[in-house]
Amino acid sequence: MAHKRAANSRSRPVGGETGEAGPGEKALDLSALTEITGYPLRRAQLAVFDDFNRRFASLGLSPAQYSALVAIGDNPGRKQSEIAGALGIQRPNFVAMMDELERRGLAERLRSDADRRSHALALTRSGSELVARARLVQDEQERAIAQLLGPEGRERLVALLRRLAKIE
Amino acid sequence: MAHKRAANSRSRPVGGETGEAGPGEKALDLSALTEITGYPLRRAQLAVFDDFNRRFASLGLSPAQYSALVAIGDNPGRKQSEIAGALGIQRPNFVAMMDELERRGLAERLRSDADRRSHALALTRSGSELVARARLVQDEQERAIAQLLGPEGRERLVALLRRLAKIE
DNA sequence: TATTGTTATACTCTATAACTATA
DNA sequence: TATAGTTATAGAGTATAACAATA
Repeated sequence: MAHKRAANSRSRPVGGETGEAGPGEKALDLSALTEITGYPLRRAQLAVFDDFNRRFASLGLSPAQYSALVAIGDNPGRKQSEIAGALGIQRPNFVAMMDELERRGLAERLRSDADRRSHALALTRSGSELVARARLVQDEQERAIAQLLGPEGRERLVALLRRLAKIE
Repeated sequence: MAHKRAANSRSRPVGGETGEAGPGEKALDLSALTEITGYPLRRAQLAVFDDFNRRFASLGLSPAQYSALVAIGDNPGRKQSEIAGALGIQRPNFVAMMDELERRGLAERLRSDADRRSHALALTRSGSELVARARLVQDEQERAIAQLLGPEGRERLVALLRRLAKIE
């Protein structure tokens, strides 16, 4: 006995091929999701981060670690809570991040004389060298994205995303 | 996804935390991050999902639940593993999702006679009604995004994200 | 043997309360 | 009292192995 529910007949454009349909399987209609912003935004973010993780596997850096090292390197002497806040990371969650970066000798917490409660963050020489190499790997990802979207497509995307995220 | 933003279910324009410190604090230089794709992509995704959670709090739907209900509604009778696969959700992780949707009377698992191993998924009447209302709420978010980016900006963004996610 | 749904599990990310030491 | 860093903890989200029922 077939179980045919009355198909949802909501008007939608044709050609909504989506989802990873296996071989021999008909693709599902996900057009109602792929046409809204949130769904492709999430899928694209996961795809870009997966690609990032593959590229950075040999450097042993996650996206969060890369962003922390770059933020510290470009803003040395800032308080731990300032770096965390700028990156949108809760202060408690940034503690383990700094523990790990410090354990690997990439960043350090310097006790401030002015305010002995706070930690001024900085990269070690080793950390600076790793970030320099990491930026080159990151440049490769940007070139790959520019190849996929076109250089102006990539720039337009970044500009639109910044507006949406209200950063910068 | 945790959304414990109690006592605040009013809808607001899309946008997240900027990472800028409080008054009297100099802004950090995050230009090396905001100019690459991955960082604003992640921040924008979080901002849009936060906005989604505020808008959908009264309907009690997370982004993942909304996408599952829409996928089932537009593809009734498909196997549980097909819906999960199309959404990029691991099959084991989709079990709890279906348990919850079934518990709330929004979707149901129908035993297939052709292959008694599989579950054919469908929305209940209640689920269809909720999805219909949810689509209207989602339309409001899209209008808010179109207001922020311009209608053609929003459409361009979605097209670029789909290319990047390699969906469709 | 292979597949579907499931259970169990582990690991990450995130959010909150509360502690300590300083201010 | 307030702030910076920390600890502890709880909740999602996600990934993998393995099992029972079925093909």
